[in-house]
Amino acid sequence: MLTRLFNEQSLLPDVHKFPAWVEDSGSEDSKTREEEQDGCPLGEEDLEEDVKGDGSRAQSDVAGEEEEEDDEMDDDECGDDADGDRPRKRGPKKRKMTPARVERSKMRRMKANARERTRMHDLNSALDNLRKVVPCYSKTQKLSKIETLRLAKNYIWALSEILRNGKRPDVVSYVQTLCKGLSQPTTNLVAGCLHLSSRNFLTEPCQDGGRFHMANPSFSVHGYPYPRCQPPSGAHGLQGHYSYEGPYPGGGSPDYASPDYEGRHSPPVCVNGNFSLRQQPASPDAERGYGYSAHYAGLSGARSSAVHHHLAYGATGARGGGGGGGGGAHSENAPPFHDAQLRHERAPGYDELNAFFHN
DNA sequence: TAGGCCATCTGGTCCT
DNA sequence: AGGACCAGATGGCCTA
Repeated sequence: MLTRLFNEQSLLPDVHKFPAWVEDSGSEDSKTREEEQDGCPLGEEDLEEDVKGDGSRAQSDVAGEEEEEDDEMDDDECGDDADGDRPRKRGPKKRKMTPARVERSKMRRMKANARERTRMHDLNSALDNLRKVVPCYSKTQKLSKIETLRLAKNYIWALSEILRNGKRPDVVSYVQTLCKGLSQPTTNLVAGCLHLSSRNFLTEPCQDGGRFHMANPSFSVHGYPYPRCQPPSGAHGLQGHYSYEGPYPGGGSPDYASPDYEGRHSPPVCVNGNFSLRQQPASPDAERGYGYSAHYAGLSGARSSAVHHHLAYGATGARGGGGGGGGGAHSENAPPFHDAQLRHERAPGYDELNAFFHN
């Protein structure tokens, strides 16, 4: 049924082949049209309308009855509807589309387009900022928009649960929470970031009353996995052991006080037994790939196996802090989401969470 | 090559 | 009237 509907829709006229100011889609849509779609178009746009538009409009124009604009328009709006008993449309009379009006209409449309572009760019900038504060940020393998939102939602939920329960969940349940509803590729990505095979939490029915058992008893959870890492190459594979005993970037580590630490974009729940707090640019490629403040020295290539787990909250970049948003290769046009914000204007619960992981 | 993702254009609607 | 927001349509790019 739906397929049929879609198929039928695909047969509809391609309204986008014509600029907005020359098109007049079906009669149903015309009820609130602005004056540029009035019933007495002039100039070349009229020809376009005739070419594309509904038959009644074309007939009306061809008949050369444009001057009786209002009456004609009302009739036209009825389209093929044969009943002429419909009450006339009220409201301001529609005016002719003089060339000047057409020009104005074009300008309005262009301005609206520009605004819409800006709006979408801002939205994308916000999404980029969101990507940086959810687990598994990778500049080279960006999460899609929808996956970013899903992961963010899961992440918020997971953190809320931590705060609510006041105890540290196991890694697998954390990952399971993070990956709820995510696509398989994103799940693999998250798993890779956590050095955890997606199989461990996707295929094992380890849920028990809302809690998850450790899928792998060899986990050593001394911290909490907050990944800010590039998924290791072959991330889908499960590496031998999982020791989440890494330092907690949220505080305490002397490295964070060092000038090299440029701040992070991510929340503090970061654990990884292997990562380094100091920036360790592993290769020029990696440098290129992460050309802004908080990033991973992790590698994108297969050669990264030895170092791909290393987190680097280092200062690459010259864009200290400000790079949150538009650092390096990024061309975000919105004001950057400053690291300072993340460091000093932490979300509610940050300190509790921080203290929690340091107890 | 199909499908996913994305940017852009566009018209409609609501609000100020 | 104009701007913000939204959703549909479309075409380009990328990847499996």
